[in-house]
Amino acid sequence: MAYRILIVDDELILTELLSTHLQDHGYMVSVANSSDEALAKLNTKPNLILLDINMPGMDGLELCKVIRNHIVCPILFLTARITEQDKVNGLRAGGDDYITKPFGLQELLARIEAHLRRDERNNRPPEVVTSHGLIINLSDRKVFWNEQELSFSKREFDIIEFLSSNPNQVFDKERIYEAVWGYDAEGDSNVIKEHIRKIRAKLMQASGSEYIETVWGMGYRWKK
Amino acid sequence: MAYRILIVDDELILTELLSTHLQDHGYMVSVANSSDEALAKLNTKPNLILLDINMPGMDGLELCKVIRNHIVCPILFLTARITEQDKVNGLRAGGDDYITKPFGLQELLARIEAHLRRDERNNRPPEVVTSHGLIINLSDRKVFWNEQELSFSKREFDIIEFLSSNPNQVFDKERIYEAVWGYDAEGDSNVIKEHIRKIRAKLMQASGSEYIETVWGMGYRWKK
DNA sequence: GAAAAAAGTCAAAATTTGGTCAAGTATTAT
DNA sequence: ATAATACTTGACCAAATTTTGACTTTTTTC
Repeated sequence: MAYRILIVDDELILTELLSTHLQDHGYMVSVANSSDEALAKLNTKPNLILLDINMPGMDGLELCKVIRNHIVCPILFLTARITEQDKVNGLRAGGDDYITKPFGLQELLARIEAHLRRDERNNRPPEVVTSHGLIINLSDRKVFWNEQELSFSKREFDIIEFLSSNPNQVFDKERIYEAVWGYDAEGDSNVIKEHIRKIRAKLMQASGSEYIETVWGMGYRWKK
Repeated sequence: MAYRILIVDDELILTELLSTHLQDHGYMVSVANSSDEALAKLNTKPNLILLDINMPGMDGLELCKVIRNHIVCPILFLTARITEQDKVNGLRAGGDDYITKPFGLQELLARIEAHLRRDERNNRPPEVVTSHGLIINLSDRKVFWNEQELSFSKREFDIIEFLSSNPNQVFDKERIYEAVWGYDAEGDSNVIKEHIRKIRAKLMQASGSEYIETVWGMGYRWKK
């Protein structure tokens, strides 16, 4: 089955060129010349996205974050310049790689293949969990609300990781304790209550919404 | 029925030792001293896998990913050192737990039991029970009448869960008490009556129909 | 039809649980 | 070593649930 690639760039000549080139190599290609168009074309469920950073209106970084709320697939940024800061911003936004313009088509193909191959292997849990505006990067152990990075301690993040990786499921305090502290650790339910409180306060302050729901008599659940 | 455990490690002495020890505790054990052997022995359909990370050829992490394509069961890594990065890698690869070498056999047994127990709990098949417009999601512990979510307390939901999972069967109050409160609990028939009343009121208000039928002198039955 | 048994109703008491706070202890960074 | 940060604990309060007991209604039995 052919892979689907979505190209997002406002330069018509470039998208046209890329499109034919990738089609020649067996990919199914969708083109979007604006961010809005890109969002509309997400329903093609691309296996990989090529994303220009500099675009009028919502730029590539913003768009990337929005996309991450919907689907998980490799996102490769196309960019004229690449500074350390760009890279950081891009990775935070949920991007996977950079290709500096002008780029060779061979290099582009190679990178695309590498990412698709890697993604193929991914039966692993997603490394980025998102809900609404919240981005939880499990491999970096970082949490973002839009631009802002929220800081959580180890235990706090462990709890967030556990709950958010199993959204909508209710876990009682013992189960959470077991998952975060270890199978045999002696648990005091107060500890969990307190950590949940801290987590909630931070999330609420930043986002203004509740992510952890209390199920009375049963435990807590991550709302998705 | 005895649980089946697959041990994968290239150290012959260790696998031999583990094997006899686990067998002594009632487990059926298969041993694989290489990744290839492990793959070949997946057809024994183990209930749990102990996996060494450091092995020649395909290492434990790679193997784990491959295994995950075939079967779902707890995978415990055996590893000499455990860093934060190891943990992340392991979890990504689909592992469930770590045991750091050298480890106590007691600890190993405890962890194995914990995982098997949890696996047991999570694998209850009929997740959603429906009758007419009513949807009872057992794993999320949520009840819906069409779009509308109905809220039930813990005991109420427990009773609904028990009755609706055994539709059309009549259970007397003692039997319900036993199922929901626990074996030995001292029962007062008033408690059940009262809970049934609350449940009925909520269901009736939302749906306009009776789901719990009284069988006079016998008990209650969930109408399907 | 009256008495007895079972089931239903209601409100109030008792209990459990969760949220919060403040202070103590442990761990980590400077 | 000191300061800062993270983690844990216990106490307290408020809220929600659970249980209780008295009372009413329905059903069965004689």
